[in-house]
Amino acid sequence: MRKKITLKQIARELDVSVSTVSKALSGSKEISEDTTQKIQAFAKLYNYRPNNIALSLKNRKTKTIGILIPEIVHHFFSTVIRGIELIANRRGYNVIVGLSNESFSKEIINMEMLANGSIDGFILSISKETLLKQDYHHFQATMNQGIPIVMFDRVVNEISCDKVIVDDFNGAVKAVKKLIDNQCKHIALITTMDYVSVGRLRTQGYLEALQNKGIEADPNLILKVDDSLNVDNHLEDLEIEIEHFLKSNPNIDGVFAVNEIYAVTAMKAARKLGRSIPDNVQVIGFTDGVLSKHATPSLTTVSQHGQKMGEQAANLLIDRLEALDAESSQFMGNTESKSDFIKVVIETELIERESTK
Amino acid sequence: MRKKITLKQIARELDVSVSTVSKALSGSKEISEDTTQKIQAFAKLYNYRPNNIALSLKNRKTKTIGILIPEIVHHFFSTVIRGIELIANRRGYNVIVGLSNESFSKEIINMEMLANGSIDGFILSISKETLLKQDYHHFQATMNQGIPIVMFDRVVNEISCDKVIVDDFNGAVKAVKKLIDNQCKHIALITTMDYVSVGRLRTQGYLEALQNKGIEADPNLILKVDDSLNVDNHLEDLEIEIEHFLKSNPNIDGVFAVNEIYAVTAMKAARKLGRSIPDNVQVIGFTDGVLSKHATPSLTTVSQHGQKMGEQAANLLIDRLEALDAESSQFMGNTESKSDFIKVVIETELIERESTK
DNA sequence: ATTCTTAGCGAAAACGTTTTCGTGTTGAAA
DNA sequence: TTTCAACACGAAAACGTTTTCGCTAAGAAT
Repeated sequence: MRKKITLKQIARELDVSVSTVSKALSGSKEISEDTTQKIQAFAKLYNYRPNNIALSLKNRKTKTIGILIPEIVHHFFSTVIRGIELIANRRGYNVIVGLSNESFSKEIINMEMLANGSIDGFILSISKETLLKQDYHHFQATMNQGIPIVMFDRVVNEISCDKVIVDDFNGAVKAVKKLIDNQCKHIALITTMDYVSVGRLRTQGYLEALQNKGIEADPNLILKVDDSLNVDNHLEDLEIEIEHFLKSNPNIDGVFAVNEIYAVTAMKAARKLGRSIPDNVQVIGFTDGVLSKHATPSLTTVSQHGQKMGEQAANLLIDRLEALDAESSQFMGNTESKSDFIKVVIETELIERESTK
Repeated sequence: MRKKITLKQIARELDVSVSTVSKALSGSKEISEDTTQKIQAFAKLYNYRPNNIALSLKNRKTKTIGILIPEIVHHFFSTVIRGIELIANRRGYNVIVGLSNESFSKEIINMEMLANGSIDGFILSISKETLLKQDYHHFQATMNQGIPIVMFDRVVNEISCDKVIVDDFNGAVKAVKKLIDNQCKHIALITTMDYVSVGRLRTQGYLEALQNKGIEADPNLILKVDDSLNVDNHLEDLEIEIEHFLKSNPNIDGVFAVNEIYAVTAMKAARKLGRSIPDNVQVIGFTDGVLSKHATPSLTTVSQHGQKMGEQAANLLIDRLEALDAESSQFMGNTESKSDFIKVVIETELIERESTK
């Protein structure tokens, strides 16, 4: 039950000063070889490790990144975290995560809780409620405090910061084009309400692909699901809604859904109505998660490369942190810190499986 | 671009001492009402918030919990994190997560990185490689430093600490009993290698249920999948292996699988062989995740209540942290800190869906 | 013999708090 | 007038580091 040892204790034990110990351990040549050896041996024996908190206070940087996401029980978000953690660890950072649970106020609380010195920068994806309210003052406020932010996936033009997004528009275009090329004549879209930008972009991509091929979009073939409710109770409603939608549009021979759940639910409903996949109806989803891989038939999806997004976001943030560092240790010349922000676009990939021909 | 303000700056600005500012902000009655008002107003104006790092250093506690898990892109683990985060936040703690990626060395690196003052305690689930090596010295070492640990799900008898586990054994018994009650005569088990304790316990539960009903276990009906390989490349192999298994045992009319993936893969293979579910073969899985809900047919599973596990683990840890706190601020009497450790067992629940009759 | 270097080390400040212990001023009690 | 308590505040220590600066003693150069 030996507690952690400190410099002061080593110093007392070896009858030298704290400064000497510190220098000896960092291998400063100010200290004689004898004492250095003695101190290093002692430190190793007692397994000395510098206290991180003390270092953070001294250096005014914590080497930890705050991740703020709406939900963690979600394949896409957890993949992003994995990417962030990978890079962060590799570059000597830790990650601390906060969940907004899609709530505006929890997002703010969490930000403020972490912005008081606990982290050096944020990587975040905006909650639905915040997007609805369009109130982004807390992001601006923390940036004004000198804390950099990198947004991913759910981003917003009103805030100037580094961003990593997936090319939702072109991903949707690719998917719908694929359906058209596969001879689908009546392609349905199952999407969310418009306030989540990614849903909107995917919808636009759907329209674009149709127009491109000279097909007129049929409003009846577009189903906008209201997912503002709790997803759990929502599941049966969803199934009923989609089934009804397919039933009232018997000519549908292709479905593009903006997420996995909608896609597999559509497959389920279609089969219930006696239509087989992919023979009668071909289906493509968005977000390549476990469901797509293991559904029967397995689902053709647009992969967002969540892990890559996380990696890019982490690199962007750490690059900026270290740039700020260098800047402040420079001659303090106005090194043009107005440096423009970077927007990384991750290309999507169409992963073909059994739900398309 | 106003950086965060400190006590010292407020003091200088208002021409009082740092101590006065601190006391005024905490509402000490040592300070006159006038100055208190003035200081509080100023602090509010400049949106003063005490620096967390400084507080951590002073109080020798960080109010953050370290979570160390093998993998985050995993429904069960992310549910647990959600539970931990919920309680932690409610009780004023943050969570910092590290991923071992099932690797022994990464587990150690991560522990050491966080144990140097960054966190007050750990909540963790042991990596597969560590379980294989049976080398647990790093857990003992950090506990010896006075850092409490709560283990969940993958725990180990060799280490004395608080634990939260799911009742794998009885969960398996329930599942297999259900199959027997549903008239299955030849129940197969698809499981993992034995070194992961949860797999072993579920296997034991399977055997127990059979024996209980007077059915002799048939070794041919037990498939042990070697999942030490990478899961991704593994997927096709898995499918082939299970299909072959089912084909060579045509009498199988019930399947109990120790996880979702094995279960849905079994369903897929069974259907490929022309057997229908649940009419010819009934299937039950373990771990109630997205797959179970959205598979077709939806899967009857044993739910582990991951979120509840997380909540319990967090409460256990924080209780212990605050007990230690009280203890050290006591009259230092030997308050019997050898207090025995708590093991919480979460009961499983059988969620019946379409894959059983 | 005197001055200059240099090696080897310690003192102290700083990071931002909280808290204990003074200390000076005031008004009232003696 | 003297003494004392209460009031309002400041100084300083402490948490664990790193780093700058200064100091002493020994040897080298003059």
